[in-house]
Amino acid sequence: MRERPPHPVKSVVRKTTLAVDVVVLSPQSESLAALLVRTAPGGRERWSLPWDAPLTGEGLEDAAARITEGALGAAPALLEQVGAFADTRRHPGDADVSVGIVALTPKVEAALVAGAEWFALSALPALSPRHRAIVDRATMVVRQRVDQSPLAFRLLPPAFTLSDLQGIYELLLGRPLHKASFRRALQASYLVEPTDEWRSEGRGRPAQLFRYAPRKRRGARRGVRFDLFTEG
Amino acid sequence: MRERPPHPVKSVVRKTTLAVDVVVLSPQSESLAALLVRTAPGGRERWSLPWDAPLTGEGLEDAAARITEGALGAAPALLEQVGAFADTRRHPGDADVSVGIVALTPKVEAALVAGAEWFALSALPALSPRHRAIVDRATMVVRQRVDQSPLAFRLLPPAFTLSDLQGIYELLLGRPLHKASFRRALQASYLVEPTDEWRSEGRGRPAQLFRYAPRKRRGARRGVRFDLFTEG
DNA sequence: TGACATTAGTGACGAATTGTTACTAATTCG
DNA sequence: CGAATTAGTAACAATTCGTCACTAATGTCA
Repeated sequence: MRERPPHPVKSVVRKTTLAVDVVVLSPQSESLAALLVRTAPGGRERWSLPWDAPLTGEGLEDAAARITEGALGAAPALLEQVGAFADTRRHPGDADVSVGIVALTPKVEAALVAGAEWFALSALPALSPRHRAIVDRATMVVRQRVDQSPLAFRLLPPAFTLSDLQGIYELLLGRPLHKASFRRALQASYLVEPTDEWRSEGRGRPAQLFRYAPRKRRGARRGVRFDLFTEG
Repeated sequence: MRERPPHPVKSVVRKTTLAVDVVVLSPQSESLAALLVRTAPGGRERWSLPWDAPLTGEGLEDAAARITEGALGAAPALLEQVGAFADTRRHPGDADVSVGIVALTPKVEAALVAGAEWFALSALPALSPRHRAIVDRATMVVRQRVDQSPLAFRLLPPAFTLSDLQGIYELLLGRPLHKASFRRALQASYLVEPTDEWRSEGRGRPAQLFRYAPRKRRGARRGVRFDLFTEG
């Protein structure tokens, strides 16, 4: 016994099993979809989030990137932690601790890895209780951080129309936005810049393509918002 | 070998050591302070965050509450996860994985547990690299969530003056706020209600005491904010 | 006792932002 | 060609926000 700190008692540390559970989200035909993988026949549920234990020396986000690639066949555009879960809710691999990570990717055309499938968030199949909690938390976190993090842009390809972008925001916020207001606010934010390409989507006027190119805004700090906990 | 799922390979799961590291924050003479505990003589640093491994069957937040009580001598007013850390930065107990949790508490008059002391965030002593990262993340998270979570109210006693509240917001946001605007926005938010008590702080006009009592606001949803990543 | 410093709290006005309507522009479809 | 459809914008009304200037209630100190 080499040390005896007054408070943290090292000897209490037990070994636990750790899992990284990834909620891969992508816009899929007018709604958000999560990527699930088929489980082995023996399990209680037929589907689960893609997950794995981190490899030796592998960071949590690195593990999440690897896991995402294993199910999606491509690297995600953005990864963000949504929380650690260590309660008694059952994990498909019986991990003691789960780190939930949300991965965002634009609509993917390429074929998925075998055994993986997209499910609309509103129509998920049965999942283990732990995975269900992680999905719920992930969607909450994503909704909460839309206006503080470039989440919306990671659900779109590098070049997109302003209508595409507005559609993503409406998807994430769950309510319609006014076109003129949306564009004015976006203009003022210096987050996008026009390219010289245009996209013609069949009928209607062609739309100009923009790219995400945030420029530093002059430090015009506003007052407090008190946007808090309205839904309590 | 009972099962062979296509993707999550159960056999990969290794055992890891898990720590819950708590950043206890409180307003202390015009700035935010964190609670540190003295480490054993053998360690590389003299101070560390209060931490411990969760007990068997104990949730992460429960562990954080217990750890906080062990250093502060009282229960925290609010706990919030700030992230999981599994990189190679050194932890004082050499835990493989840390779950960082921020605990908020009003200014405490009662004596701390022996070996614990408050340090202003701007004047922290040397900490292990892992703990340093957790503190940094905790302050970032707190600043980021002030206007989405009743954080500010958990740094104040149940009854407080509006000037007290404004002071906390200024502490958390790191900039001065205009009195009239602050009060108008607060009024509109239906977050506080007046009590019939008044506090005389020595000089100046006595201030009315308020309590945190959020009422549901009529669903007046606003447009998008694009308050994103200005500081990038 | 009476001026003055100090903190609390509010009314009001101009500036800025936001919500909305209504328009113009460019394309496909029949 | 005209109708339908989608993109993009000008302009005005309504609301919100930043600020100034004030009133109110206390303690301090000559």
